[in-house]
Amino acid sequence: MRDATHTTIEPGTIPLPGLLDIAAEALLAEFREELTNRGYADLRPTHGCVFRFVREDGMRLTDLATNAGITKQSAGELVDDLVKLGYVERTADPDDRRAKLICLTERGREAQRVGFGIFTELEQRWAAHFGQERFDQLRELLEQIAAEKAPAAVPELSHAALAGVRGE
Amino acid sequence: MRDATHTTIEPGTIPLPGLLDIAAEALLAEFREELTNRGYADLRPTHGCVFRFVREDGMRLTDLATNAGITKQSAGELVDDLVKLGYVERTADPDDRRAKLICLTERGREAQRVGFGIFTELEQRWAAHFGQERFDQLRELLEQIAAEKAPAAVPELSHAALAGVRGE
DNA sequence: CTGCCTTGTAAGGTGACCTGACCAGATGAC
DNA sequence: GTCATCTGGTCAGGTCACCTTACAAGGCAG
Repeated sequence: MRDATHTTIEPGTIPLPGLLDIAAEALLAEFREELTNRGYADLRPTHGCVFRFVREDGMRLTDLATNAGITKQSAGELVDDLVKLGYVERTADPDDRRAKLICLTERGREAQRVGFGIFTELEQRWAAHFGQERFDQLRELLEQIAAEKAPAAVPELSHAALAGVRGE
Repeated sequence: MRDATHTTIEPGTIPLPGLLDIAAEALLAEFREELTNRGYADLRPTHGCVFRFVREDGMRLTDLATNAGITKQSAGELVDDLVKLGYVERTADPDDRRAKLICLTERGREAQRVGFGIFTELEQRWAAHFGQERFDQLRELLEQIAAEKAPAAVPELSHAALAGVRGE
């Protein structure tokens, strides 16, 4: 079927970035379908980065942006959206009158729980379908790749960075 | 380290779509760097879908768009770009005076060879770095996922579709 | 208290798509 | 043959998820 002796990708082989994209998109599509089914059709994929990074005790826009790896203007727009939709609110920061703390509302916390729950379920479903061991190996390898190639995106390291190192 | 008994993703775990994106982006960044080093800095990532799908004997815009999974307007814009940059040309289709055949120029064919070559090299490099067997398993699983979740994107199947089935 | 550094916002731009409307040429029905 | 319909490609304009530049309001160190 496939001839591994060629020095070039044969026509018909999808380049790896393409395969990764396809898998990511498929997973995201299933995620969004579930999210819609559970009554959160108004959330767009990009809103995820707020839910993923916002802390329980509130968070400044600048920190959110740094964590998510986007500009504060972009983060601000996402937060505006989520405020309109009732998922987060901006409260005054007691320590700094320029700043506002971004906090999840009750509905926001619910959405966060549901969202993380869906990811967990989906991974379990895919693992059962494609083979638990193969799937675990996939995640493990991807985590290693992420740690080596994009350390800023890996929470453990980026929290360390926030705690003073900020190397870069 | 990681407690698999939780029913929810623990904070600190990157959802799988995110991990897939990180890997895809890292790979693409290395690809683009190599491409730039070899004198093709004027090619943008989206131009890739033309190089990936265009056939040796020329291809109609509509077919290109169908294969790439985008609208003919978008495909047309990419082709316009590549014509300006000297990688492809539009020639008259002898069988249909409405249609034009999109063909690679000599430089276009060179870029295509170089591009596929870089993907091959990169995969070999990553395989050597992360472990040949693990890497092969990664590709294998991703190919299975692609075949099941996005059959239209898999060349073998989509060529069959072009050859008459066009189911959908 | 003055000059600089942050926090957040406003305005406008870009890339990579999309939809709707359309024309020119092909094709099938009559 | 010719007329309606289908198809290949283009034009205009919209959207989404970002971006950069510029700036006001508030903090902070000398």
